[in-house]
Amino acid sequence: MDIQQLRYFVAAAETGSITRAAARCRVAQPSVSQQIARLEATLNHPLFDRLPRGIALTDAGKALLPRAKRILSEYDDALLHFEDDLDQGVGRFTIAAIPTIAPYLFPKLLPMLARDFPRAQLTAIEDTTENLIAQLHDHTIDAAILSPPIDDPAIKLRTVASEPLLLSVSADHPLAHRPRAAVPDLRSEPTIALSEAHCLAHQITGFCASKRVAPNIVCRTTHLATTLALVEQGLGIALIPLMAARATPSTKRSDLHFARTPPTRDIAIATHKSSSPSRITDHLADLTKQLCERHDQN
Amino acid sequence: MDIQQLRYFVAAAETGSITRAAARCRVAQPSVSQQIARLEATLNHPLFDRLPRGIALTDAGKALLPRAKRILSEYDDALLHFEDDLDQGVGRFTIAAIPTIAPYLFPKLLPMLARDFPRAQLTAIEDTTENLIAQLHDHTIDAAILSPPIDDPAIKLRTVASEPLLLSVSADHPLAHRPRAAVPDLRSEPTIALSEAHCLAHQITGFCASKRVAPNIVCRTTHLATTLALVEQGLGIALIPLMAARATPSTKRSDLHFARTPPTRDIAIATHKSSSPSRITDHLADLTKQLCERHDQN
DNA sequence: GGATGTCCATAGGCATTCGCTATGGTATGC
DNA sequence: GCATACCATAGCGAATGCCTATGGACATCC
Repeated sequence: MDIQQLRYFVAAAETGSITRAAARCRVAQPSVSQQIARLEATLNHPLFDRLPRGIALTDAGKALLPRAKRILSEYDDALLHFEDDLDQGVGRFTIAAIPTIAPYLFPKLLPMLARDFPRAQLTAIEDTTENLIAQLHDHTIDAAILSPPIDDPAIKLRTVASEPLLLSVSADHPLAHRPRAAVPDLRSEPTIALSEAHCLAHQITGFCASKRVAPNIVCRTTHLATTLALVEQGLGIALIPLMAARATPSTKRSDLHFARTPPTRDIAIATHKSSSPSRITDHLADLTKQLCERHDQN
Repeated sequence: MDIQQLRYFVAAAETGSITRAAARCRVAQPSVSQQIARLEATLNHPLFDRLPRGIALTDAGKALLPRAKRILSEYDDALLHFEDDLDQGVGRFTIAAIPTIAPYLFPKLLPMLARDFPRAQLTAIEDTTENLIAQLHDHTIDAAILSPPIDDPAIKLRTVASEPLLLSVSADHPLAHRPRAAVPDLRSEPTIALSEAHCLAHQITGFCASKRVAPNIVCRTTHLATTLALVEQGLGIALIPLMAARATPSTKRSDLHFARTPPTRDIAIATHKSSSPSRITDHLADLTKQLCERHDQN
C-alpha cells in the first residue's frame, strides 16, 4: 500500500470507473487496474465490485475510502505547505541562555520570538556556559545566548551587544548619591560576588586584576538575584550587568555607571559551526541586539 | 516522496543517526542514506546537517517533521484499523424505500440502523420503484426497501415480510364499527386510490380484479398520507398497508382487517445482483423484518 | 601522531516494481 | 449478431529499492 495506490483507489471510487480514474491520473488503464489489484491483495479484501459498466465500492472499499482521503490530504498538504512552513519557522526549536542573562532577557525575548514565529514550538533553557556548549555540541539546543570569550573551534559566535557593568550599592550607602562610580570605589569595600560557576564572576575578576584592584569579597552567591537582594540589605557592593539593573529596578539600590573605562561584557549568540543557517536563530540575534540597545538608551 | 522515505526520515530525526534509523527500520544503512537524499532532492532542501557523529535536523527538517509524523500516523492507523472499520460498517451507505413504505418504516428503522452502525454515514432516499431500480443499477444506492414483484434479472430480492392491506374508513362510516371487512364492502363505495406511479396502486388494482370487484374511484392522491386524510374527512374508503395504519393511528378513522383472503403486499430488500454481500444491507433486512413482524403482532 | 572506530556517502549488482502497449474476455445495446 | 465499453492479463523495458563492499571525514585512544 503506497500513496500512488491510494490515489488510484480514490480516483476510481470517485469516478466509478477504472478507465476514468486512469484518465484523471494521466496513466494508462492497466496501471490503475494493477495497483488496485495489488492494494486489494495487501488488504486481503476486494475493494470494488466489477460491473459490466464500471465498478462500485464494496463494504471494504467504503471503509477504506475516508482513511485513504485523509492520508492523501495530509500528504498533499505536506508537499503544498512545506515551503510556507519553512518560511514561518515551523518546528521545534530550543534556545538557551546563561543564568546571568536568561532571567533578564527571556521575559521580553521569548514573547517577541513567539509573536514573530507563532507556529514554532519554542523551548527555553537556562544553564551555565559550559553545559550550554556541550548541548550545542550534541545539538540538544539550537542556539545559546551567552557572553564571550568562548574558546571552542566548533562553536560559532555572533556578538550582538556589549553592555556595561554597573556598581550596585545599597540606597543608604555613602556612594549611593554619587553620579558616577570609579574603579577605586571597589577597593576594600565589602563586595558580593557570584559563584565561580558563572562566567560573569571570571569576567569581573579579570577586570579587577587589570585595574590592580583586589576586591574584598565577603560573600559568593549562586545567582545574581541573590546578589542584588544582599546589596539592597547593605551587606556589600557588587558589579552587575546593565540588563540586571534595568530588569529589576529598586529604590533600595543605587546602580552607578562608571565614569571612565567601565567594565563590560559582550553578549553573543552561539551556535554550532556545523548547523546550517536558521531563520529563528538569525531573528533571535536581531531581537537580542534590539533589547540590549534599548537598555543602553535609557 | 513516499511513505518509506518519510518513515526513514522520522526514524533518522528521532534517533539522530542514519545508522540507528536503519537499525530501527531493519534495513541496511545505505538504504536510509539513499532515500533521505532522494527526499531532500524532491523537497529541494537539505533536511539534516551531517555531523561527524550523526546528523541534526535543519530548519527544513524541523518543519517537515510534524507533517511527516501526521502522514505516517494516518497511514499506520489505516492499516491497523481497516479490519475494525470494516466490521463496524464504516463508510457511506445510501438506502432507499418507496413512498408507501419510507414514511412508516424510516422513522423507526434509521435510528436503529444508526445505533447498530454508529460509524456509518447513512443516507436515506425516498423514490418510486422504477427510479429506485435505476439507482440500484448505477449503484447510487446500496439497497432499497420495496414491494415485489420486480421483474429485473439484475436485481436481487430478499422478501422479509408480507403485510395485509386494511380497509380504512371514516370513524362515522357505517362500516366503522364492524369487526372485519369483506371484499364486497369495496363494491360501489366511493374509493380513494393512489396515483398509478405507486406500485401499491397496481397491487390493489390487481387484487380487485382477481376478486371481480370494480372499485368506484373518486379520487387519486400522490401520497398515502393524503389518502388517509381524505378518508378521515369521509370522502371515501381506501385500502392501506398495515404499517401505514400502525404508524399514523387516528380516532377519526377505522382500519379494518379483512375476514378472509386479505389483500397483502410483500416487503423486500432489493440489491443489485453484482454487489458483494454487505453487513449493513443484511442488518437492514433483519431490522425491516423485525419491524414488520412487530406490526403484525399488535 | 598513528592506529582505530564511528558514521555517512557512493558504487555496482540484483530483484522487484511500475507503467506501457497489445490483447483477451464479458456484458450491453442497437 | 456485430459494435462498443470496460476491466484483466501478458509481456516488455525502464526505474527503483535494497543489498554488500568500499571510501572518506572526523573523533578517540594509546
